[in-house]
Amino acid sequence: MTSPSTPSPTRPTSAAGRGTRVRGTRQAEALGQVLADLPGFRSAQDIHAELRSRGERIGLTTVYRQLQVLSADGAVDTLRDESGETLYRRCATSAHHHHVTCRSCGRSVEVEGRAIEHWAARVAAEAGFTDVDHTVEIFGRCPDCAAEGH
Amino acid sequence: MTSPSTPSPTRPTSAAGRGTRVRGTRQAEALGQVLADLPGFRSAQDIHAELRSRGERIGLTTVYRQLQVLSADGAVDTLRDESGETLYRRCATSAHHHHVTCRSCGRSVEVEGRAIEHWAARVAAEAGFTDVDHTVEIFGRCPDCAAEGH
DNA sequence: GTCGCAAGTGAAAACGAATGTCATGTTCAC
DNA sequence: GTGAACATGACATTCGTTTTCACTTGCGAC
Repeated sequence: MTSPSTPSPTRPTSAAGRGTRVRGTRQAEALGQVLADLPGFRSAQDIHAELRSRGERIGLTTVYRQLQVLSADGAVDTLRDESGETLYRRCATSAHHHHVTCRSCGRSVEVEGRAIEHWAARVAAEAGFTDVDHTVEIFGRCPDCAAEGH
Repeated sequence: MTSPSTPSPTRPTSAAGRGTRVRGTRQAEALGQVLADLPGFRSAQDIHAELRSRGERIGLTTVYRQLQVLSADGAVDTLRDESGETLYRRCATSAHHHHVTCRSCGRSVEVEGRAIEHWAARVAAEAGFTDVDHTVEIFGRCPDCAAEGH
């Protein structure tokens, strides 16, 4: 939100020493920066628009591709909103967790529900299912959006 | 595709005084029949293909439209698979529940998790979110598909 | 510094699910 | 039986996402 301090973030000094596969390109760097700045889940097209509005010259294809790589790498979380669009967010932890997401501004809160994991594993096992995975997403209206009547 | 008990609920002779908009058309009848026969979640296109393979003359548009109406009516449940496609299934109960779904054959088991509802409501409230909704889906491999190596 | 090449990029085209359009067909009330 | 409202479906359109492929760029070798 209030991020007026944007001096020169696109400085590929040497901070790219993460587990990311991405090579040190200006686009990848800028994308990482935007992901770090945005507080909630955003669509690829949103992120692309944000990059463009910051003056970055980057193609939509690259945004999709990078997000795909980052997602496979576990560096960003993905979820699908009600309309089927895929939303992305860099999460603080790479451990398994879920989100409470605002359906109007995309802001999200990470929640950890050990109970849910157990429940999911149990009911799947009871049904005889193996190789089990689950998705749990909670959508709602965040306090700010509720206050503004969104 | 074992369809042992196939009652005839889709007989909107005069029982159409419900909230259902579906008029007694041949297509709606056939669609209801297919939904009753299919054991798991299937895509609209699957259902359309199944109808066609049964010799029904029905358009894809109609399938989508009917499924939409049935879904809004609570007569079928919907979920999105990993690829983003929407899947449909007629469920036994119209009460709120979740599913364990086989990711290769679409077969599903209904599970009721009161604990999940409470958990979702609680974590959302703790985050200050209102107007809360949630999705919980469990994907896995059903015993049959596991046995066949799918 | 410059050369070379693989990896990255991106505009445009392709793709696919889903929805809109509208002329035609069908059902139900009368 | 008749008519009008509603359902149908072939086709067009929308929209998010992926693929294609020619071009650019980072980076190690020289």
